[in-house]
Amino acid sequence: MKRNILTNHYRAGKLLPTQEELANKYDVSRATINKALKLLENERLIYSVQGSGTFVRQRMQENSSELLPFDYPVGVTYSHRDQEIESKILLFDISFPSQEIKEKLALKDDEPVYEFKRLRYLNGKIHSLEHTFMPISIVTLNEEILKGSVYDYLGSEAKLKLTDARRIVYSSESDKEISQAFHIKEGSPVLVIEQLAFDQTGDIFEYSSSYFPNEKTKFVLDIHLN
Amino acid sequence: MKRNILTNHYRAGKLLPTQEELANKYDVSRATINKALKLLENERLIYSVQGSGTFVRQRMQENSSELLPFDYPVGVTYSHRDQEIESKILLFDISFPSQEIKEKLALKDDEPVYEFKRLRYLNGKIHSLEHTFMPISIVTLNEEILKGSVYDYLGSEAKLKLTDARRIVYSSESDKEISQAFHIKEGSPVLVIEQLAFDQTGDIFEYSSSYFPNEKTKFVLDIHLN
DNA sequence: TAGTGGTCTAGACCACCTG
DNA sequence: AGGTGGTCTAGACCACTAC
Repeated sequence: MKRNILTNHYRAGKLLPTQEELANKYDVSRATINKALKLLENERLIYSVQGSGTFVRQRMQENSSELLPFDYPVGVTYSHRDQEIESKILLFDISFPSQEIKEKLALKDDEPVYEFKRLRYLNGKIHSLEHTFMPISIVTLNEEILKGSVYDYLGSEAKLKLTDARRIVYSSESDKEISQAFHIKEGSPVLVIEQLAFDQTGDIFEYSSSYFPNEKTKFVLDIHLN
Repeated sequence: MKRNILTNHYRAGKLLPTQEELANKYDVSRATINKALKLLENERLIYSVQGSGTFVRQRMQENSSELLPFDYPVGVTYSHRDQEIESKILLFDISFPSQEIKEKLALKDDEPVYEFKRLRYLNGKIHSLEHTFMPISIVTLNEEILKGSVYDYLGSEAKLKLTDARRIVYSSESDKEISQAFHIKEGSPVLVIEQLAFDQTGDIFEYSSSYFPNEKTKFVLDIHLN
């Protein structure tokens, strides 16, 4: 479908031609035009008022490149950009999970889990410290894989795709390990993001906590209500 | 449309009847069924595989009530629940904005703005400190209105509806004012959420910074990729 | 009252998955 | 090869807005 309808001709807060006219112009049915306009509406480029017409919205300012998107897990985002993620592995282990981790991962059986900690570098600079748990039934891991993107590996090897995630964000005091890793004072603020990752069928395959140094890292989210 | 298709009969990771069968059963066209299923898919209740069929997903765990939704501005959410928001007004002023605020609000002319600070209580407990800027052209405010929900007032008086927002979240050290308001030590961590609020036409009508006490407040967001 | 977008129908063709 | 979901068409009716 042509979403170039907009970017081509129309600007400012003006009205668009009626769906009927657009249908004729592009030689498709009105239902198709309607669907295309709905997509543009979801992208917040236009808005429609029943009985009035369809209008072009003010352009929302672009995201600053210093802001990280909150609705994309790290590693998903940055494999698609110029950014480069590297990892230093601080811990790599297999063990039976604690009750807490077992509940987080919604494990039924007494299944061992991978546990690993990675210090992550974005474009050569320290970015975050990540502490991850993953059931061993998902895939076989080794340290070499951890240096790259685990998600990419899961996609290629286990045909597993991250489609959903639940992220919990809060502020906390850095403990000894974190303050040393970030070269900051113990007790100074860090941002924490806990994440549960789900595959297409709705199963949990990962629980992780990521720690970000104070003030250095800001996350942005664009919200659409209704 | 009936989205009860699911909650009624079908459970677990099973297949649903074909769209054809459902169309007959509910006596609607397949296009309508398809649309309804797409809605259910957006709610993450089902997923479809072309050529195979439509499956019921594992049920995602419910949100804990202690977690605040990150994708709903405070005041939008809590007017719709049992929760009660109260405000203590710390500051209410009108002035010409600084260059920074002017840019945030994307003001073209030299228009005065409201500036106010509110200490917000959720169910009687201190919840956050909010610092807000709003152009005076939007609506006429007074302290009485600030005690309630500004968004509700905007909806009823200015026919203005918050449809979009951009939120930026990070961790910071509390300054003197914040630490006193929260009864915490100066310099201890707080969570900061900056918010730009947009109306339907895409115009910015509010810029605010909200501060939340460390560890007490956690925000949750469910992410859907693709 | 006229014109707009919102929605639904009945039918068709295609791409994809499974046997 | 057969069955599935994905998509599009042409037409219709309704709800809402503006005049």
